[in-house]
Amino acid sequence: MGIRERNRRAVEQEISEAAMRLFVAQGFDATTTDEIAHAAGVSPRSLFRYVGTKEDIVLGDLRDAGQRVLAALQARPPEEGPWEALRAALAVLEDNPPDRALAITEMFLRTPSLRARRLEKRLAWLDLLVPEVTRRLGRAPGDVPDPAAHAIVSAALACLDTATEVWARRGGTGDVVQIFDEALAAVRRA
Amino acid sequence: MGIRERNRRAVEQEISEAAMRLFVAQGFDATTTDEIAHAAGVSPRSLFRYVGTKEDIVLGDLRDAGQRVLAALQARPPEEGPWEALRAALAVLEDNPPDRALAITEMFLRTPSLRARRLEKRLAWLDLLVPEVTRRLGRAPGDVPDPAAHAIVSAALACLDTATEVWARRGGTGDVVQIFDEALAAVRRA
DNA sequence: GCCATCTTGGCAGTCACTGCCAACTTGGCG
DNA sequence: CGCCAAGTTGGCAGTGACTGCCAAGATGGC
Repeated sequence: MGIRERNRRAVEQEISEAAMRLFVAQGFDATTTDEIAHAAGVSPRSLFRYVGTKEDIVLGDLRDAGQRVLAALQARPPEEGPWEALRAALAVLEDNPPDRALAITEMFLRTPSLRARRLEKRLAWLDLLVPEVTRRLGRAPGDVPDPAAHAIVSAALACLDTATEVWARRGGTGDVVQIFDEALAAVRRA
Repeated sequence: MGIRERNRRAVEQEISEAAMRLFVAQGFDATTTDEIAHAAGVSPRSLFRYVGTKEDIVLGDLRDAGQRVLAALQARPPEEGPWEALRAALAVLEDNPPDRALAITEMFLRTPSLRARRLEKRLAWLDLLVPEVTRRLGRAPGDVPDPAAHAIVSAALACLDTATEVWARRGGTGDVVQIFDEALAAVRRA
């Protein structure tokens, strides 16, 4: 990794931290990109050479997270059922609850534009995960997604959302994975 | 209904139709709000007295739709299980496939900002429907949503999304409700 | 017919973002 | 070491979705 790449990472880090500080302090909508740029020590113009959108500053790692989930899913034993595999794959996300996880999740729930973008990034996971689940169901992959596989992945993600929201609304007490399991159980039993 | 209200409805109608014509013709992002205003015969400033956001022109009736679903859900017999009740309630949405349903759905799928907003409006349905399902599950309503009820409603909505997307990706052939049932069956069986 | 009450349209402003360009760094190469 | 190609930066101007404000016009009840 050259010095250039190293510098890029450092600036990205700086932007992310400065932005998060401002977001938590004054709220997402009340923080302008100019403020963030200034606080991070770059010009407003350069800020957008590092981040695609204001929302991406918060949601940036969600794309990587999708890849992590896919990798975890592919690593599950092939004979495992789709639900068990998805449950295990999605649980890897909740391994790393940073200090500010609650504050950030609450910001997600409170800020409509963030909620929307977050959902949209989640949607991209579908395209990632559906092929693998289609394979596990023993169905043929195709141009149009398999309805069963698509539904199962969507429902599993919905359960994860449920778990995250309930966890945050409970003030961050309790275990996300446990609520996730509860949600999965409710869907599969009811 | 006074003449004022009547006029308001007429202008709303005009805006909606003009906008849809432009959206279908040139795409959502390529159409400016000034164009829409001009085509609808109002000033750019007044356009935003009728619609909240550009996306709302397309998604405007989604809020009412949520209320329709809730009403349909409440009308289901109380002894019916949550899944059956939700299935029936959500099916009312697909009764009215307008001519341009396919074009509009494809526009949804193609336009990120629309997808995001649509998902967000869907999210609002959750708050609407969860209390009713909580009641059906025989659980106590509370400040924090019941995880089971929340998960079931989320999953049912996810199935509806699956059905809509698969239907559109198949070129609008086939029956949305049938795909919806297929999705529900996959989730509950797998 | 008149006045209080909308409603409208234009103007100016904000904010997220983008293309363009000129100045500046940088890293490799002779 | 010095120079050149290539990447990076910051400012400027512009676009597009909105918003507050205000003055002018339409409206509807009395």
